[in-house]
Amino acid sequence: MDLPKVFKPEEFELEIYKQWEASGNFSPSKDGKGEPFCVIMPPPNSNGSLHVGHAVFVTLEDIMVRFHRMKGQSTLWLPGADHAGFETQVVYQKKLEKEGRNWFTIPREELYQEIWDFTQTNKAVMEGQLRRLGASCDWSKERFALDPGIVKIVNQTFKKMYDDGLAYRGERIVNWCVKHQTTLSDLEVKHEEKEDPLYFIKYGPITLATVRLETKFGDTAIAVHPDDERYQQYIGKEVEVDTLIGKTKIKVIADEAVDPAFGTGAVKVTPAHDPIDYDIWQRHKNEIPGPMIVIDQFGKLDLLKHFPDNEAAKKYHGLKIAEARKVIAEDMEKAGLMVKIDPTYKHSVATCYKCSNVLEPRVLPQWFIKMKPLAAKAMEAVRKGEVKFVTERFEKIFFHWLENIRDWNVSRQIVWGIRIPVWYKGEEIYVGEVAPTEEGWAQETDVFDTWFSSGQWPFATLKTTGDFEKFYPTTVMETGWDILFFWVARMIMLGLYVTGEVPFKHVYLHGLVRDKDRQKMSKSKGNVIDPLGVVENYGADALRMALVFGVSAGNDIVISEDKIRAHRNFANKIWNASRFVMMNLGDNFIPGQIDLEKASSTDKAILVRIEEVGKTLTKHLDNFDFHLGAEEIYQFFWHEFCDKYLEEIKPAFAEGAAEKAKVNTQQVLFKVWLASIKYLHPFVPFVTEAVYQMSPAKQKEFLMIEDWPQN
RNA sequence: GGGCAGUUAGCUCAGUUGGUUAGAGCGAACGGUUUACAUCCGUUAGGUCAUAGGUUCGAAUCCUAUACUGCCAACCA
Repeated sequence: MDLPKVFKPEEFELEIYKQWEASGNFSPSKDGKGEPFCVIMPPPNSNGSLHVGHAVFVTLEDIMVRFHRMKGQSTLWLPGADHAGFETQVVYQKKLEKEGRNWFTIPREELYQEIWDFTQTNKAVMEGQLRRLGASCDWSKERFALDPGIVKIVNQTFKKMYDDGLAYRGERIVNWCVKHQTTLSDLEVKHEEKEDPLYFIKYGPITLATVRLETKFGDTAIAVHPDDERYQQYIGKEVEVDTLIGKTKIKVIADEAVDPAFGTGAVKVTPAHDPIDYDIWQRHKNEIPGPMIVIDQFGKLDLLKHFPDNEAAKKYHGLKIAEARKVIAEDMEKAGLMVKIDPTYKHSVATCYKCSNVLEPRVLPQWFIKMKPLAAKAMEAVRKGEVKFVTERFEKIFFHWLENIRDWNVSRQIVWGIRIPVWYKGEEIYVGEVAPTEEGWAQETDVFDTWFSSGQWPFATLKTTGDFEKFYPTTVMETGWDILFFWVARMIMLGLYVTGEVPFKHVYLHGLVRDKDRQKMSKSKGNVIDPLGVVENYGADALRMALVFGVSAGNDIVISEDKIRAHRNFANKIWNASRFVMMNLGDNFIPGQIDLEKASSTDKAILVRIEEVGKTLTKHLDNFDFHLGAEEIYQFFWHEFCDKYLEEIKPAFAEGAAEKAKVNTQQVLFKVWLASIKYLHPFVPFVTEAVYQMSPAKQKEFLMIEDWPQN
């Protein structure tokens, strides 16, 4: 036996993975013991390469999958990639900007094709990276979110929802990102605390406070609280207002939503450009005019449509919001309409979660999904225990969100995605899987929110691979808690709606990866750990072990180079201990019976311990306590098996030791060693497979398909 | 105003139905060239488990309050 003293991952990992994959053992076995086990991989976005967060899910899911596969269950881990509509659009838009090209001037089909190629390139890179991390998923069943089969199912679902009255087209005030030229769902809005001047301005006899001076031309009312004594005389009446572009009459209405304690207790109502004002108008439709759009999709004042012959309006027309606000403030000051300015007013502002620009609310026709009925079913399923969360506290968060859910805007004014399967002809609407055959129908140009299709991912993928009957509902959904609402909740709702069953029985949520100073990783901070770089330097096993060790479900994952190094050392320990074992077994060793009566007390003790450890480890893995399992086998292997047992049996292998006792100890040594590397395999698959392959007594083609020692 | 967590050794974190001297990794100190491994081995130091009450024979673990930290969700102009 001539093995190097140090384990060199790079010499083994690639080759071992190739052999595993070629062997076909990543595919589920035809006949399995017990329940089938299925994990649908959270499909990574095909717009970049893998980051350390992806390594977390690979590690956790691969541990589960390898464990259940070794237990003999028919096991499917289905990989995939997401088109990631808006996210990819943002990435690609940046790329185009760098190249000096303009997104909005490229024809739709051309752009789509370009992004398609872009995502396919990324997807191929990611597949290689997933392999590098050791993911034992079934590549033959990989799916992409825009595969025709998936798109067909997504469209069918939408049609069903339309027919059931759950999908509807509505004109509403929605979140509009001026930079990205699309609407966003409420979940994609980030509220940021900002400091802006609060202007106290005169509207005829009434003084009111506002931040958004520039929307004043779209005001259709003034609102006060019904009980506010200061304004009783005006309620229901019109007041004359100097608007800077003329004098006009505007009605004063009473609405409970107005807080008399804020500002002057009076607000201007601009239904077209403020969600609260929009709601106020909804309640007073008969009294006041509706939305009057004075800001266009690019965030510029658009006045000439409403005030075509107004010379004063020309001054403001076309100004951007920030500039308009400044100019209007100055002019109001000059006109004596400005009472005072509070320059340090703090309030929270809705911004785009990608570009942080302030969102401009707009009134647009969009497709919405009615959420209340879907949410009710999802909550019921969770209450009945059909879906269980690890850890349980996420259930509370889940309920809290679903109880307050509002309808979901699924329309996006972008190119990259599944085009909403709706056709219009005049006033008529057609919803279907494919275009109507007659002439004259034009398809909706909007595409679905990505999460509308990824929300169907578990059943959509399994239906297209033909595994639905066997593997749905799937066993576990493992993903980050940050997408609990975006994805997990939607999968439960849509899965229940379409299939009548929950998409998965367990939800395991992992946390965010942070650096050793607890900082969130970001490119700008320069503290990003590149998983592939770590794999190059320390091996995939070291990274995997570092990502589970001491990490409990739902909590953030702290990782540092020190920690990775420590587990690289552990992999090396496994390597060296195995070298030692093989050296002492010799090339001609044949596994055989252990004579328990003649066994030494040391041998007996270690046999008892490996059984206990196996039991505990199995229990932990069944309970999704991966960190406890990892620690159990780590401690046993390093500090009991290596530090103590191997040292204690050295005399038995010394020259002149009794041959019979030695033979018996060899059997014990082999048994305990083999059980250990089986137990370690889900965590550190490469080094354990490497030493198994070198073992003189390997009984199966691979360690990955060995039997989990049952107790 | 709301909801959910966290507060344990110098640092980062485990600790699953409450039970003997509270653990790990890294770091620190000291000592080891015995042929598996210096990516190693042995020994040691270090914590009133945020604070104050309560339940209990017994609490890091359950309850209440307080403080600090973090996160989520939010229609306050």
